[in-house]
Amino acid sequence: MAGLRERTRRAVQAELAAVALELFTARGFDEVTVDDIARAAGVSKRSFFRYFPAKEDAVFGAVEIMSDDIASQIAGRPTDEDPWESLRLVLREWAARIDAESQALRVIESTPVLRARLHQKREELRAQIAEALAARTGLDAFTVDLLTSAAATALDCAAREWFRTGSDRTELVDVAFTRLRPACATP
Amino acid sequence: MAGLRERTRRAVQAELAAVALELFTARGFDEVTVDDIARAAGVSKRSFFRYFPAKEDAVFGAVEIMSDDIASQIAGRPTDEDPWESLRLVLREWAARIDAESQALRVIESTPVLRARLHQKREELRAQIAEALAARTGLDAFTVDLLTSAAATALDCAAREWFRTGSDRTELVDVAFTRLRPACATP
DNA sequence: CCCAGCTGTGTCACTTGGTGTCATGTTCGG
DNA sequence: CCGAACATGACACCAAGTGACACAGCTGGG
Repeated sequence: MAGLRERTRRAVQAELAAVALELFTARGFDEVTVDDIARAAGVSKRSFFRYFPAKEDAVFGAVEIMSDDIASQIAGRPTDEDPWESLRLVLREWAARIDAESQALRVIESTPVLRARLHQKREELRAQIAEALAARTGLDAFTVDLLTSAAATALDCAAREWFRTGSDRTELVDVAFTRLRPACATP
Repeated sequence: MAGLRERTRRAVQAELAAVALELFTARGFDEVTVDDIARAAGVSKRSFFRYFPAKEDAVFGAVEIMSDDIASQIAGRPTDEDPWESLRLVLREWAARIDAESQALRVIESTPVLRARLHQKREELRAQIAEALAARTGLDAFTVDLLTSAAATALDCAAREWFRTGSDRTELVDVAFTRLRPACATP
């Protein structure tokens, strides 16, 4: 049955990802070879690439799953709510949850190519959110683009400030949203 | 003499970049091998890597040179000028100039890995600008981070809107800067 | 003038990420 | 219990880099 096979498939994938993450944190992304991961997990290099399209993808599993429902959360906000406020509420929640995934995040942050990949995935997510926001509010494409991009920027800046000062992360997100509120969000 | 050698070195590099760009636009980045470029330019694959650390770098030459002086331009703005306005003036100029480099940009836009790399380089540039802005205005690190990030976002949004609508590019940059002006830019 | 040394280049071998192919084992449905 | 999917491993292969080494050409000094 497909369902059962699907379950074991995810199990292997998770196992592989866990092994990979462990090796990456210990030695660094570039210092670990796909063969290393595969052997440590007891499979062949070829099989690794049957579960992940690329070495990089072994790191992004958890991050992606979290991203899935953000767009729907945006779509589910009350219709009369300020869009900028909707973004703030949903994304600060997300930022808090991402904190838990900090081990993967640390690996990503310390590896340029992974940082680039993360940004790419985040850009895709932003486009989804923009669409959801447009559907909910009836705003034009340019405006939702501006709003969601500004929100993503707020998260970035909060993350960097957290890195600089170590202050409370959720609070930093709030501050960043306040200080970055774009002119077009207050009509 | 170092000067002469430096000149020929740049010449070879430019030649290599030109050949590469031609092949990339004709066949696409992934469909061109380093061996192809090297052979087309009459050198060995090994020599290609003596001029560029990676295949990707053969595309970024012009973009990098343009980036060089932006930070100094920011630093050179009058001290009493609104920081957000400084950013707008310098970056709209840059956006106009980048238009000329459209062939390389087209290759970059149509290749995910190059897009990611461009973003990475732009992030480095943003950090430079942030530093220059901090030095000029005495603002704290968080604030200049917010301002420069918002400015970068404005450029992004303008570029995407240009892609959607085809309106005038410089004008779009102005509109994006106006609509995205962050709360913290107006004290 | 000639030799010593530096520099740029080509050649070759090697590592690693990633893919296609095939043969074999394993599992599931009838 | 048998045949058809399916998962896996083994192997060959390609392309991006990298390191080592040999060789040419220019350069300067004696």
